Amino acid sequence: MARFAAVHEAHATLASTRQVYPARAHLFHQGDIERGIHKIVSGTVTVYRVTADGHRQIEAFSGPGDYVSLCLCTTSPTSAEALSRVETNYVSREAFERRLLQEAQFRQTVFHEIDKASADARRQATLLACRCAKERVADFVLFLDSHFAPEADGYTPIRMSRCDMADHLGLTLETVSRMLNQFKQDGVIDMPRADRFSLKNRQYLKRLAGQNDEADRRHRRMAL
Amino acid sequence: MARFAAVHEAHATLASTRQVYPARAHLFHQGDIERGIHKIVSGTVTVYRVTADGHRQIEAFSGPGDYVSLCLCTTSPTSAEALSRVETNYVSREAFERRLLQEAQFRQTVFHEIDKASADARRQATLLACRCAKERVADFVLFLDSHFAPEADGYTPIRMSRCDMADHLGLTLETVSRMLNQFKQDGVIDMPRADRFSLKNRQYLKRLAGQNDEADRRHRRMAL
DNA sequence: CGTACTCTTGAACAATATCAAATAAAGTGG
DNA sequence: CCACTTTATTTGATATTGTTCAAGAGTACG
Repeated sequence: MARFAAVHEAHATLASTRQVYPARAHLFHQGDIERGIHKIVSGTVTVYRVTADGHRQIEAFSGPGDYVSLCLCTTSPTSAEALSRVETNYVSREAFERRLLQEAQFRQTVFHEIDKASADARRQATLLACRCAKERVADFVLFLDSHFAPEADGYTPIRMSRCDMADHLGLTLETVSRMLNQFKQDGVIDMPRADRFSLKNRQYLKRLAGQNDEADRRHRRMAL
Repeated sequence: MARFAAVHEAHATLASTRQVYPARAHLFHQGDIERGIHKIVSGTVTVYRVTADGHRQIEAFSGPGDYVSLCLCTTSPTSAEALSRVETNYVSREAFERRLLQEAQFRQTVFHEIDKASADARRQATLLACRCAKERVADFVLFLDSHFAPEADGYTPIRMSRCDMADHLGLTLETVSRMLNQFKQDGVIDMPRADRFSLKNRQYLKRLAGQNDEADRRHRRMAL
């Protein structure tokens, strides 16, 4: 299996460096100590953990603008793997801590990012606790549609495998495949190939996923 | 249904006031705006949300020392209900925000608390995604054992109903009951009554819950 | 005591996992 | 560019787990 080296373009005067990873490369591994912080510039990253009994739980598919597995513990609770070519802005742990102490504006941003990550995790827990397979996949299709731009052919690309989706949704890859093809049969999505789709009936999926239109209002967040 | 009024013991010079709630009273409701922050002094609180389709998801059973549903959004994403008589230290939203801006020490504490809440939520998501009913209940029994002190009779009290446990673990109350009684049959727990138990074989439950002994090391957290 | 809960237990049912095979797509080396 | 190999996806048949429905047993409370 080939090994990849990240390309470092260090700017002597800047705390953050640009890093580039090819598809399938790891940004870091579960258990890494004193790792720094990545903010994605381009590409998609899977953030996952492997449990004691060998199950893989994908916590997030992160994209441009997202911090990867942002948390305060210095030992990484997760691994992060590039799904495609990925560029990140990387800050060493040391520089990150220094900035947190010194810059109020940065501190506020990180504060809110961690709060958002927390809200996402709670949302995911609710999804896993309360919703059936069809509803989970519906929710995920809506996520794909809203987070990935359509390509030239008009179809939204599906960059992760059925297994990746399954490990994120707490299902098996067969069940994910069945639900997607059921949506296809029912004309809810157009999926000419397994790796691309286009939404035909958003309303139907939103109803399944339990997203009401009125539940879309914004919440004020604290000024800090 | 009776309504309860919280007892306010305001100290004019202090930002925080002591509040007392009887069992079954709500500290606040999902959707409340500009609500303040509670830190539990004594008693147990269930933090839950109700989804659009009416499912109740219990996010946490919080006890002394815990902040109740600490997050930065001012509209409460959850409701909080007292399981027993509960005392809290309450700070208004306004005072909370002021303290956050002014006191570095307090800010750090809150920062870490939110980070911890985030880690808990991710842990819960992993539990729901990867573990079967028996393993989830095993994990919960260990939680009960470690968070609630035994009473005079030597048994650890179970303060929540089977339904509460079910809504926390993503199961039905019947399944929870079956698993608990299976543990009882197998001599893993001693449960003379439905509302108290004592652990007989911790090792067995730890193995089920996927808790290795070596996974117990502490992680360094950032100084901030 | 009797009424109302909550908990337990059983049986039938439904959803999803598991196992296995067939198909499709994507690399690989000539 | 084409056969060949490998990997991912789809689909079907069966097994398992947990839910649902229903009834009975404790327990609490007036």
